[in-house]
Amino acid sequence: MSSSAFAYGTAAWQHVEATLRDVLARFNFSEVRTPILEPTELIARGIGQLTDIVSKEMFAFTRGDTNYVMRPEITAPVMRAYLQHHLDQRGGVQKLYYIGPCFRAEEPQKGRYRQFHQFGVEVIGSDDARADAETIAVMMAVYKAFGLTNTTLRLNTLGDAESRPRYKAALQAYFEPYRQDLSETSRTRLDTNPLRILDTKDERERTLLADAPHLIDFVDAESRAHYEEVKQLLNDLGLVFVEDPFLVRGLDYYSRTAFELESPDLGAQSALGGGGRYDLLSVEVGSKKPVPAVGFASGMERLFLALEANEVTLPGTPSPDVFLVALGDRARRRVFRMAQELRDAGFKVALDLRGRSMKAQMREANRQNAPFTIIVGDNELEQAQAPVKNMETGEQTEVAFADLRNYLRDHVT
RNA sequence: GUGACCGUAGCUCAGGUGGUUAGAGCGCCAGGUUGUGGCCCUGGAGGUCGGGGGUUCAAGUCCCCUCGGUCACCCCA
Repeated sequence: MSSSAFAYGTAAWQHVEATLRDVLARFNFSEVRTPILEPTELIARGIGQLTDIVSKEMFAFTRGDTNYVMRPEITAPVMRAYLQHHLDQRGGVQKLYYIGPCFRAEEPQKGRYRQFHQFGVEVIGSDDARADAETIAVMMAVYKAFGLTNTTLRLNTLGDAESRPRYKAALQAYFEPYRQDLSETSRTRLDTNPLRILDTKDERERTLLADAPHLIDFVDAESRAHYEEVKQLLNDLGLVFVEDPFLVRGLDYYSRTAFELESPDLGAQSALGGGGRYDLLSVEVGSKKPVPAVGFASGMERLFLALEANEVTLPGTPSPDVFLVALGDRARRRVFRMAQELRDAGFKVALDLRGRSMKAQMREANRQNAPFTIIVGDNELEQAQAPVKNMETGEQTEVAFADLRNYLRDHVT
């Protein structure tokens, strides 16, 4: 099995993570790390039994009398951790973020992998519209930090716990006369989960959607007021969004605000990230009292795809400060020790480990983009000094072994 | 789970209708420069043609099975 994380290179990966952490820190989020294995029950209850993720995409196994899953997402685990470790007792709103692997047993394709990585935030303990707006703002800030601005932010409200059943009933009433025109999957969904028909890609079904009832018309007054406030706050921040009356999310725990960030550069899996408010999740996973919360989740691999498409340059393999070239067995022995001495002094030092020719060592130094080489052979051992070669200019300076660290300190940038 | 396409050197790929020693570019190694990289020239190493079975005088090429990959459906990060 290949790894998408591997494909982009560790240096690029670390750079992207560092940028992420920097943005998240500016919004005053702190990192949480939760286990990869979670009880199946938590995930199933949190995300919803009827969702695709739970019903067919989980890597799950049983050991003893416990059922485990490799986490397919990280919101439910974070909520579990919040409750289990009594984070509410810390007082105030908990602003948490995560970066880590997730697992879904799907057919892999572009932007969709069995093991993938999500980053995201959870703002737990506030039902204020500003929590929603800040969640969206930090998500947008992340992509802006990478220079990704050709994105579309879509926004909708799902209403409260009662709104959805009302809307569901209305949708069923609307589609029932067209039952014969629907695809087979849409027909079963009409009975089980009609909201899922809304994001169909089937052309015929999409034309039917044009006259379908809008969720917003079935949403309770309080949720509508909340939605208006979120939109106002986003406008205040100058964040551009489009309202999408058919935006529903695939996880059951969402209520009120729902949003998705799309990129044209990702292929069929066009969502960079998405999220929303999930005031109902805490009770679903065992809390006695409801804990209002809002968050988003994004795909690291999709971020990389977008960066690639927008030709954002990421750091490659790091270069050493100096490459030590050795000629002959005695020199090799001395140089091996010299490497240690220079490393102790804080320099990044590379050297040949295969006993190769000088030419090969020089070529290797060049390939590794070492700015300096130090060439050591029998003569140098006699004199206890060696030429330090500037690989860009080709100039060489004789430096006593004892002065090498000072010389490098003054010349390595 | 369904469908389409693809698996040939380390990498990217070429190899009409089966035909004898399977090629290129890049990379790698060496020499040209008896202790100096990048550019150039010359040479070299490196291949169970994804795997198994079959058809045939003969299979990288045709057939069957199988494994893997890519993309799409679906779903979502």
